[in-house]
Amino acid sequence: MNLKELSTKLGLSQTTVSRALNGYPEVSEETREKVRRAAEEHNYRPNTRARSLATGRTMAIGHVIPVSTKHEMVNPVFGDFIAGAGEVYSREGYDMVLTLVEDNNEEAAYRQIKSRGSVDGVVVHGPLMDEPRIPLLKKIGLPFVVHGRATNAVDPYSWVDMNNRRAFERATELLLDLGHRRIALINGLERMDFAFRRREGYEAAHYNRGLTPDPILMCSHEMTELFAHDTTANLLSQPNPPTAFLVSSMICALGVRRAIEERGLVMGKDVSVVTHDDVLSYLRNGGDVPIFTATRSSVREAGRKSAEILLQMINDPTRDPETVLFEAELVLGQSTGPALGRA
Amino acid sequence: MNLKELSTKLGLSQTTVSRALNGYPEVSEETREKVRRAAEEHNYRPNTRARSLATGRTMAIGHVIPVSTKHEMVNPVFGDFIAGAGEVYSREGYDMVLTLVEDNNEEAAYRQIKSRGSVDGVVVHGPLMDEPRIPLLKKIGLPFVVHGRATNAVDPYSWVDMNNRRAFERATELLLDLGHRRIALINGLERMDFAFRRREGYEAAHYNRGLTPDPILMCSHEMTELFAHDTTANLLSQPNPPTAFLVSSMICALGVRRAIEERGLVMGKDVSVVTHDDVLSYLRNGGDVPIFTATRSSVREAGRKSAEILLQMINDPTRDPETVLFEAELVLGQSTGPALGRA
DNA sequence: AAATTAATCCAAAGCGGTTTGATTGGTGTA
DNA sequence: TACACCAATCAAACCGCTTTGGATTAATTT
Repeated sequence: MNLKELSTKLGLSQTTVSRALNGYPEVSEETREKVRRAAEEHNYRPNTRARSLATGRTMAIGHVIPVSTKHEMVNPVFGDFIAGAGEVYSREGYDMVLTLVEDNNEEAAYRQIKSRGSVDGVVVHGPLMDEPRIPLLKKIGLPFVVHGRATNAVDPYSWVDMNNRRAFERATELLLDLGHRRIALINGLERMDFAFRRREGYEAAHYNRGLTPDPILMCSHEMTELFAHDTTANLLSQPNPPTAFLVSSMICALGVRRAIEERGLVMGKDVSVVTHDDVLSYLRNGGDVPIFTATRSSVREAGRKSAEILLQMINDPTRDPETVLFEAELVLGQSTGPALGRA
Repeated sequence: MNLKELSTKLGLSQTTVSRALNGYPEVSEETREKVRRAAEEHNYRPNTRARSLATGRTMAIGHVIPVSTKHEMVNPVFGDFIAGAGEVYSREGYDMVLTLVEDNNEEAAYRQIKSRGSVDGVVVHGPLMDEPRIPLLKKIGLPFVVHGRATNAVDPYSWVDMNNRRAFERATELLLDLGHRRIALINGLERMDFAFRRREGYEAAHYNRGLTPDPILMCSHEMTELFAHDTTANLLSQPNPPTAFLVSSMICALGVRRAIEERGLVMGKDVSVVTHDDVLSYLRNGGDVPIFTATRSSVREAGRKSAEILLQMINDPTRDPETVLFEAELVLGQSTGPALGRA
């Protein structure tokens, strides 16, 4: 059923039917109701492509997902982010189109998206410290919002991020307060902006107390359970092992815990662990009492917020870039305790 | 830059330019090359919407993701499946459109997708045992392939699945061979088809040896780390506790292990665990030596296969439904051992 | 020299909507 | 009675592409 058929069936012009359904005022309430009922009855819905050709709006948002060529890694955070953004899209009648891009030719992907005109805007995932995509998108004039930030970007742009630096600074302070002096950092890849900021926070907390973190204790890698486990096992077997671990994700924290327990140590007693918690739906941090002491910030919420901002920008292109910085909550769980052998 | 501009710039008609770019034979190699270069130079790419309006093909595939209204759960398997399918789509020039649907009005979502005509086909995720979506899609004539199966479906349809029943039967047999007689089943929601089949396998292995599984030991829930932990803790504290656990996902297995170790027991010695492993990129089952004994089947591979089948169906609608059944590999890890107190 | 054929290229008609710029009939006013 | 004005409706243009059905030219047959 298309507009033409529906309108001849009603004995009306396409114009009138279209206006009736789109809520234009110059059509009588009586006919509008008649049209509405007929549309309902025949399950008519305007063809998206035809409509967007006519309006110039596609009513679709693109998400460009970088896929690590080496590790075929998909960020586990992604599902929940999408779920949050998706809520907003479906509420506002937008589609979501995904493009998976190998991390070596992202630029081509964005250019293609723009010139094929299949979306009204994009969400940029996984920004690096030096992020070529931001100036590129500016240049080609495709509205966008970044999930995260790019430290070295100069011009203003819209982003939604968590205060990674502050979160990890606070977490480190907590561990220092507990008397820990050798704190390992199990971080993500440090060309990723979030990982860089987290290390900054970790270091700042040390420097603020006149301490210098041991470079041996800072590890950076793709965030898998396995990497976290192996790294932890390795660090614990060294002569002067860390007494605490600051970890970049729940997945990694599980690996850290495994290594700790494998060694016959007790987490929260022999070794302390603080992790960041993205509040993923399938990986909740315990029930009433959190298992891990954690810096907590919902990535689903970030998804919602990103979507909202992007849609606003699309509806009013004159708007200035908007930014949202979530402060992570610091929740105390069972994985931290005072450093042994100290007051 | 659009077709019209490009063609006037070249002093050719839109027809010729279009044909040149789309590889039609009735254009000389000389002009074709000229056109190609100009298109390249001006970064011209045909507008997707316009093209698909004209051709009737959208060059997009829809994925309808059920989101549990209660738990706001997004299946963690989803990211990897998408990554696999995405490989195929981008190779074949297809876009991927995501629709998140609350599990109470799926039917409306599919009808809408069809009538808005924004995709050429869909992948159905998370089929239930009684799956209304399958007859619905058949009826409205939208090509589809199901990731998983629906036990009670009657007509043939295309699907890609793992042999859940056989996998869990074999896993159970392994545990029985090791002397375990009280084997707990930590399963997903049993209205999900895959979970139902897994239980069938689990039960069949028992029946085949004249054993009857204790209903107390069979648990079914949304597959989170927390549920698995709590259930395991609970089962282990009962008078006649299980000596082995058969678990439906790695995420759950992590919860099971946590509960086991919390109790001071050693996995693989005091208690055995076999889990299913979807080979998620961020949750590999150990390095050289698998941590968990597991039934293994890559969900990324399933994504690839589903996409391939769907594209074939779209390219040739007369094709009969195609089905693929992956057999899970059974890998031995460190989490299993002979039942204590027996030979 | 006329007729065929092959090789190129093009004008115009869709695809299914939205939107612009009329065209009606009815009411109020001078 | 004539005119302006308003409300309701419509015909046609347009969005950017593909594709049908010629048209034109050059090369080959007859």
